[in-house]
Amino acid sequence: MTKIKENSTLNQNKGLAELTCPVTYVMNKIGGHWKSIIIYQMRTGPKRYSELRRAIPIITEKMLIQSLKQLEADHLVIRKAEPVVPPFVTYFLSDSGVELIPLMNAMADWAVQDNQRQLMG
Amino acid sequence: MTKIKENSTLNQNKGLAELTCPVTYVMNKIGGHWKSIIIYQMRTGPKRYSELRRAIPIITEKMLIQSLKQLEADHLVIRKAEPVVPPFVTYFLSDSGVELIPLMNAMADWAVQDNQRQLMG
DNA sequence: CGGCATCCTAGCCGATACTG
DNA sequence: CAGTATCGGCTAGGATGCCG
Repeated sequence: MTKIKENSTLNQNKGLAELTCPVTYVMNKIGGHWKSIIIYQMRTGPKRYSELRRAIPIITEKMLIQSLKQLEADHLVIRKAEPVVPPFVTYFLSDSGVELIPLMNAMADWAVQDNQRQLMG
Repeated sequence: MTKIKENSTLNQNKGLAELTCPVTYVMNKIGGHWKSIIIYQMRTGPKRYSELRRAIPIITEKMLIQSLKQLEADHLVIRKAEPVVPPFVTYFLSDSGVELIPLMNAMADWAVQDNQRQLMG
């Protein structure tokens, strides 16, 4: 069985746009429905797989692991597995990932302000 | 036309996630493949429809107009149509949209740094 | 010029079952 | 505990053609 699966988002389409638009570059890495949430959850430090599942109850196992793999392939998240029984796996932000935290906070601030605006008409 | 889609529990859960995660709130507004690019292109001022098409050559007409409509519905972009022949339509950022520009710039900065990091290993 | 409607496909995503 | 494998529905999004 050939494993054609490419986890990184970079080799998919829109490579050209990515070169000319840095915002697209970012969106291709954290633009999915789940990846930004996951990064946001890891802002406070390393998290176990089960911790992430509990922190984001509505995500399915498949989407969580898929997103984590993509984030790992894009070098935003690092996976550390201890060879013990039962397995002990933690995920934490890489240097690049950590640099995203201020951005996430800025997004969160904007979200609050935007919500205010909408409520006030 | 049968509309199978009714009120889905899943969609309600997504709404819940939006309330508890401000980052998700943001991603739901600018997280698509195109919307952030469009906003980024409008950072320098109002743009005509045809200008946007030329600025983002790889986007299809459908996606451009669809994204613009969503952005308009989310009050990030304002559409101004002059009732002349031929039509003259401009799009520009709302107050909330303008507040996104610093975020976009921060994303652009991060993209450059992240790219550097990947190249250096 | 600035759209909208339709058809169609790739792949995202959820559900379920199984593994080391 | 931390995953993998597979089926299948849904929808995002491309191609094409038409309209005020």
